[in-house]
Amino acid sequence: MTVKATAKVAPKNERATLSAADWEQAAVELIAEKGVQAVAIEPLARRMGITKGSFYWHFPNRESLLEQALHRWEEHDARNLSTSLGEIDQPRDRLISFFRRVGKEKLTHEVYSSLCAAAGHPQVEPVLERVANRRMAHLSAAFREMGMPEAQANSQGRLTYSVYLGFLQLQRQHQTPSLSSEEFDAYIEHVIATLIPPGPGEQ
Amino acid sequence: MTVKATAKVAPKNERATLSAADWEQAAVELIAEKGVQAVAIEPLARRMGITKGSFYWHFPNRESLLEQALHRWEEHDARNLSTSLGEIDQPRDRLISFFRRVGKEKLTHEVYSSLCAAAGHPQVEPVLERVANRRMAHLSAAFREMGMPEAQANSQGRLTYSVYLGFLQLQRQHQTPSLSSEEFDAYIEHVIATLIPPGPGEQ
DNA sequence: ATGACACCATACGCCACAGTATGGAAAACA
DNA sequence: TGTTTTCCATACTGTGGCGTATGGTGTCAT
Repeated sequence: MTVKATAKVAPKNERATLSAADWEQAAVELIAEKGVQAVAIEPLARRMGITKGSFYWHFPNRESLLEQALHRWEEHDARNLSTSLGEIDQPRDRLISFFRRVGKEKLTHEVYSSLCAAAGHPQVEPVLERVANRRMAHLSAAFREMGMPEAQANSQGRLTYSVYLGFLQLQRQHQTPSLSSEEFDAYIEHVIATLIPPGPGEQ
Repeated sequence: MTVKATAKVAPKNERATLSAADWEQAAVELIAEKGVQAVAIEPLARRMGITKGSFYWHFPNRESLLEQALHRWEEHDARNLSTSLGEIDQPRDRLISFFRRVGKEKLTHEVYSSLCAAAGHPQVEPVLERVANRRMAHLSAAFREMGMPEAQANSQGRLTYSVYLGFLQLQRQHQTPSLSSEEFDAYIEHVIATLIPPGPGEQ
């Protein structure tokens, strides 16, 4: 979020010069806004008020920028999964929190949504595969902890994640009730009631 | 599927010359294979063993081709919804058939999947919106017919369609068990059991 | 101060595709 | 048979992005 200075000199916080990390960060933001295919050197440079002379000093080519940017985002996302959700003890609360968090953490979800739209891209695909597997495994584990047999928990994890993916898709099409409206909340409640087994204290 | 002759002369079935419909059909197939962004005049012409001189005789520009191709596909899809699914009387069978049909009708699903990946494209978006609304309404209606109150049926329709969308996404990422394997069937069964209320003759 | 190095601007060549202009061949028509 | 119409090939311009080459400017160490 904040500007990362070039390390060597006194970090004056007024970036005298750009670093590779700045390009990667800008690329991630552009992915969130306009998708992977919009990550082009010259437009990105214009957007940053600079020329591509800078870019080709930091990176050999466009492919390399994408690689770095995607790697950076994937790490951030993996950390998120462990910290935000890993700390919740009750598996049921963990599952509920999974859906409730869709509204929050805007940037990460927007990036992921853009990546989904770019499945098939050779650099994106492996990232997508790893991320989806991590998250599905996380969900399946929670269902197992709630007492489901393994095979069923796996199917349920896949099913639950599919609901999330479908939601992202509908969001890309602007066909989702506005986040933080009562209709949205009602839908979330419905999803939770349908997919997450009731806890001990409920009917 | 078959070649549509140019109408005026005797339809010799050996297309002496190409029609606009041929270009639209080729565009649809290219969308299914490589996505919307791959629909470029010159590559498409090369693929058809012809030059773009032909294209610009039938169409004013690329935008127009996309418009026609998408319109053609959307009509086909709307017809499909009425005929294939509309004829089934029991709403429960209709819902089950919805999922079972994912394996069949390859081309249509591949096209739709590609369109989903191109949400945000100005020409694709309205198509996507109409198609999703039609299909979700279809699902919601079936749930209502099964006795659900309206609000719940709507949420359930949206939820069910999200599962379908999520499945398409996972398929794009090659993360779905191979269609027509026993693992796939088990998953489908799980989805049906979770989302579709049991019929009269079941526990 | 002076050289070295980090960072960026500018200008260039290349390629792919959009769209235009124009001519040509073959079929349809008169 | 001659003419018109239909359909396509070829050649051209224009645009936008990739990658390179090279020169310039500031900031460090010595």
